[in-house]
Amino acid sequence: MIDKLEFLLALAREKHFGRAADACGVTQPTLSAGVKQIEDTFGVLLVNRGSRFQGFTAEGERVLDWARRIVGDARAMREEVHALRHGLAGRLRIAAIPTALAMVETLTTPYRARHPNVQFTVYSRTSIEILTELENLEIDAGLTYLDNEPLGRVTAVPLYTERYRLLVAADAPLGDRKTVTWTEAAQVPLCLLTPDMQNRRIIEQLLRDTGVEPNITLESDSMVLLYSHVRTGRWASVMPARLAASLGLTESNKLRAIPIVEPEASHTIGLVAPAREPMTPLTAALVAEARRVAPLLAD
Amino acid sequence: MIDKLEFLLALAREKHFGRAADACGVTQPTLSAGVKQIEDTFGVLLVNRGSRFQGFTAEGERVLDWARRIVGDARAMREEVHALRHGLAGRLRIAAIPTALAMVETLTTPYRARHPNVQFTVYSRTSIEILTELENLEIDAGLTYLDNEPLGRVTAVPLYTERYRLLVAADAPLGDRKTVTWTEAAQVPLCLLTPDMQNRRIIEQLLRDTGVEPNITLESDSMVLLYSHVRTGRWASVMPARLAASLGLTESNKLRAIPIVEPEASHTIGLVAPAREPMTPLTAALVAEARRVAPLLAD
DNA sequence: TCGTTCGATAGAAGAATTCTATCAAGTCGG
DNA sequence: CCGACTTGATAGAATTCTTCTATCGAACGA
Repeated sequence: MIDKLEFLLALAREKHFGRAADACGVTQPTLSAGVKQIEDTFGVLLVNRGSRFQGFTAEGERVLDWARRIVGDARAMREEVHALRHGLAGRLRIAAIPTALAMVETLTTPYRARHPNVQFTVYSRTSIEILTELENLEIDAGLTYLDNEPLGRVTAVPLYTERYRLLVAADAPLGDRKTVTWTEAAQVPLCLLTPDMQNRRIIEQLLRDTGVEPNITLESDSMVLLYSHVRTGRWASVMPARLAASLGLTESNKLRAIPIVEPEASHTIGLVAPAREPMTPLTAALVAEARRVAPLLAD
Repeated sequence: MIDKLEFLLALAREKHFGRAADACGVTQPTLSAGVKQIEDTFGVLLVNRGSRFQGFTAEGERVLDWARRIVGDARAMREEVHALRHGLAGRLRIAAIPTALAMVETLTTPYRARHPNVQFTVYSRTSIEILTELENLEIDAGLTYLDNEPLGRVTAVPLYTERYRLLVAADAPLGDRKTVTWTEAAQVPLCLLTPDMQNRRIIEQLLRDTGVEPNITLESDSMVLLYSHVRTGRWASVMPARLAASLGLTESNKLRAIPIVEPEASHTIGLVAPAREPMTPLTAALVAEARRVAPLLAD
């Protein structure tokens, strides 16, 4: 029964019978039969089909909700029993928004010191993807904004405050300043993340609030690409203070990270995990680690 | 998988492989194999056996906890999908302490008016049994004391306050009084519930607090037996005011229900349901009904 | 209209579950 | 200490479920 519910979850994720079957490691007829069997036992159609997948029925959405819960609990049960025997072990799947990727280390390093048998998979994701993948049990926890856009049903642990810096070459315009205003920043050609990222939406809003149309010359969903441009000293960017610091971008003295004021905007970044209680032991340990680390990151 | 977890729950309930198998509608070897299979997939022994059932291991207790949750959710899922198609239907299993049995009607009558396809099974149980059976998914809700002994993880809806009356023949000693004290009540021969009932423990404590050794001449776990004795007019009892009223015990003028004072003790009775969120639709509707009815019962 | 994609269906092979029958160990009364 | 009884494990056969491969038919697009 539980494996059939996993079929449903895969189908919701992939929106395609064939791919969902692949994801579950079975053939397409097997997955079709599994879904059909759930429908038969409930006596209700769960999936709208018309020669192709057309979404779930109202009943299907409800079943999906329960399926997420039940499958999640079943996994948590396995994990907990395993932990009782062999200590914490397994793989923790974490997703972080690009600007928080460099901060994942502050959690994983002490976690691994405490639980050496745990392995990590870290994904770079938008804040919206983090929330849906959390819902769909595709990740165990996320690092994202806590205070900007609505979160939904999650456990949140605030970790640190994101403040913004203009990253610019020392010999470029504005490069010699102690602080710059958002109005000034809006007039420099910038390279930023793409608009599907919340960080971009936040920064763009702050720039627009000045009344000046910002000049966003280059955008990318990859931090590495932005770094490589900024490091040439010929591009400017806006990025969180902590990120610039933890990547050592300003150590060469070629680049400067100048506080942007008027207003001195800030947003809270934190760990999010499913609101389900109890959590899986691996996730619970990560939340505990976050609570432990948070005071050390406060400014 | 889920049906195997049901085997575990049955085993926890029956503490006997054969009886558990019966309860699940399978043969004993099938149940044994099912339990063994869970143990194999987890690689852990869950049940201590030595030619007979000897309880669960530590890991077994944890699995049991998850199993209750998962099986409960699976049932709730079925119920909810069914309700979406055919409206609320099914059987609601309610347990009540004996002194609250007569009040069950205040919930079931309006419930049935709203949802005519729901059927009821009502059990008479001690408050402790109510809590464990709630845990084990053997009942959906209970009516019991909320404020006397600890409850555990449940949703509680206060319904009414239980106050105590001396039920006595009008021409017997004390029969002509407006009120009596607990000290006086302790000196009359009483028939009460057996000591495994919380009501008995409450009343006995109140009687003992007077310093006089109470005279409990007859005890039974059956309210009907107590009624039949009290109705002869030759036995006295202590019972909740509301119970005496709703059974019409004093309508014949032969019996009187005299408030017992010094102190004027009271305890809260309410509906308890599993704390799980979301609840099954049938249970959720009962809780809603309780919240609706509670103000009408307040005094 | 033709090729492609998508999901359903048929039928066979394989795996699992469940049953009956029996066994071995422990328990209890005499 | 013996024999009957209880309890749970085991063996083996029958059955049911599951999963696979192969194929079909409908819808869609060029």
